[in-house]
Amino acid sequence: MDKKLCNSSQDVEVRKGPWTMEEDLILINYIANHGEGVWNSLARSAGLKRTGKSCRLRWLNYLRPDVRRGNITPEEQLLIMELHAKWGNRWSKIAKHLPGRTDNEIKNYWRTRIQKHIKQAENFSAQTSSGHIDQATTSSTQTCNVMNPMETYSPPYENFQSFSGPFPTETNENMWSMEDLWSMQLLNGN
DNA sequence: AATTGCACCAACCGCAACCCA
DNA sequence: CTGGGTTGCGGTTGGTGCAAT
Repeated sequence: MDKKLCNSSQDVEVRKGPWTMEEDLILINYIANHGEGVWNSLARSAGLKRTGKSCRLRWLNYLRPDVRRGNITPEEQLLIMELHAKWGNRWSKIAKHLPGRTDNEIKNYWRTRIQKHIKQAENFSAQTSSGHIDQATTSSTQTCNVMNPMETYSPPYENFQSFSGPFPTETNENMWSMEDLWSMQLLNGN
């Protein structure tokens, strides 16, 4: 998992892959004390063997206290579809209209849930196509185009209800609740 | 019970835009 | 104006868990 990137000047070790609990705590602590600042120097000053880029991503997508995870509501889903119809794959722009949601989460959600069903609907309309307008294939400029596939699709909200974020398990050391992390951070006296 | 295939998500990568000396 | 460093974005990939067989 660890990699060494040969750096002619310093030969700095750079960690990649999943973040450990210790790393998360270090990052949370450091930002709580010093604020966000310049990510590359933040990573160095905090003693993290990560790139600034990696720290930024981890913070924005996972550690930030206001980040909401899982439980995409039907309203949010509708909004995502509307905004995607308007703007296309401008995930960060879309994310700005969904408080607490990250572009990464919305992008993943779109690709794994919505896009899949649009494709299915395309295939369906292709098979039965004789008289059908291929709405889903026309460029997404109208909300209703994207809505159609969903009429035959009941989203797995039930699944979401049982998922409310990463919880600690014996099998995955990378899974713990943000409440755990933040309370640990508080216990550290900061 | 074991194996396989699929769905999901976290994190990486490359590139473009931005900032500043 | 320019070049180097940083940030932000979108696409992609690898690992994991779960359902189906």
